[in-house]
Amino acid sequence: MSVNGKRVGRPRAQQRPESGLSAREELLAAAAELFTTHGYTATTTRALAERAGMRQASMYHYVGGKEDLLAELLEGTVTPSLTLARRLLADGTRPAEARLWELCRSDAELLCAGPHNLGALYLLPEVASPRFAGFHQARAALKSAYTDLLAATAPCAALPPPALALRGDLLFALVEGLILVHRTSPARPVPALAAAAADAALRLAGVPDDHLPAAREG
Amino acid sequence: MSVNGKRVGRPRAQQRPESGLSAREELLAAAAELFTTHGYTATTTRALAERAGMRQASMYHYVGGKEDLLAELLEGTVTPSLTLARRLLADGTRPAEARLWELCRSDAELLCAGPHNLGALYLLPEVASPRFAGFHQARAALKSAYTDLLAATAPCAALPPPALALRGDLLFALVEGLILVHRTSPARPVPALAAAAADAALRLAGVPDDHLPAAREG
DNA sequence: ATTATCTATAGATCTATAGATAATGC
DNA sequence: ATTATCTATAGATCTATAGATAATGC
Repeated sequence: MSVNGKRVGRPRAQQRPESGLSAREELLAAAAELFTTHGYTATTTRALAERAGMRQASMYHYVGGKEDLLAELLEGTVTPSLTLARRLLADGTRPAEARLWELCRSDAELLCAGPHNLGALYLLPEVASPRFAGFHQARAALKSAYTDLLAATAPCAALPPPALALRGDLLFALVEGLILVHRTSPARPVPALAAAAADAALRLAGVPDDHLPAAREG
Repeated sequence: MSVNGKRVGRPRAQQRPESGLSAREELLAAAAELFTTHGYTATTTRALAERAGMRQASMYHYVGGKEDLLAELLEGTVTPSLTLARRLLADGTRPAEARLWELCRSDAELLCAGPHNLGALYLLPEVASPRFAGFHQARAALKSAYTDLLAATAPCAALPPPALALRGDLLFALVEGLILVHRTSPARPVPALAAAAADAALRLAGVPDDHLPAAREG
């Protein structure tokens, strides 16, 4: 753990990368890249380890296997938005429309911003396994926070619960659907996409155009 | 090819399934199921062949490998919508709003209806390969048809081209995002989801609530 | 003779463990 | 002594091909 070269343990066969990350973080970064570009199943432990600068077997010193890495990456795509959503829900001082707009913008940015399209991992069949319950819980909680915020919004206040849940799902579909669109056209600047998505989310919610809380697309 | 049992060739080791499908169609059905439930890479040629009622090696009599099957499945999720979109674009007798609503509804239904969530295959990293150019072209053409229809709509008529393209992308995100939402809550009836998605799409486009062309969610 | 299937297998992986090794720390 | 790494490998795959076989068709 020493900073300048004085490391315990047998030296690596190849030069340690200069990233300054810990070995585990290097593995996570490698997983983010390889899982999204080559696929989860297609990524071998060898590829992962070697991208992180160590030999295949050394990886097992840090993680139990590929699944550990996937679980950690997935949770990282939801947890920040969930924290924000809870903070916004508790903040009674601003109109619900403005808070929903901010959540959508921020979540869209989180999903599209990283160097890799981690949202694409949501659709891995492996993710259905109970092994990833933590991720599923967090994602469900986020969707429910979206719906709560939506319910506090003027045009949705009168909706019966099933219609509200449906509209919450559609809102969620719009935001998560950005993953697919952004993967197809990654050139579009993410901040503009995220802001436009938040505008679109409010229109979807039924907020009239002239009540949108922030700058318009253009 | 004979109907009642008089088949050329060595008989199968296991009973041929009663589906009435051709061997190639059986393989496609098996691929749809296994690719979506177990994952593309994780699906072995053995699993595919055996699900289709033949031995592993026999599969190569019908397809070159897993990729052939994936390409065919992917194109099947776009082609019908593209055909519909072109027909709707050419139909000048109905208002653009109604035509856009119909396209969204029908596309949503196509993406969510089948017994398997084929849309989930869109995010496979393998799909980025030029091998699947046919699929990508069809999907791009579909997105562009969406945008053309959107442009014919009253609230979008005045949008400058970049804003229009952005809004088209967001519309597409909403429809494709249903894949993720539907996978999480498959219990919701697809026709209701599809109709509500089409309503939401028009709100997203900027069409005021009282101009929506069809029955409302509820 | 033609066809659809089968069995068998070579060659190429890939994962996870066992055990050795080369540093630092005391 | 402890630690982080390495090398080596057993065991378990998986793909694609070669060649045999058991039907029908003529």
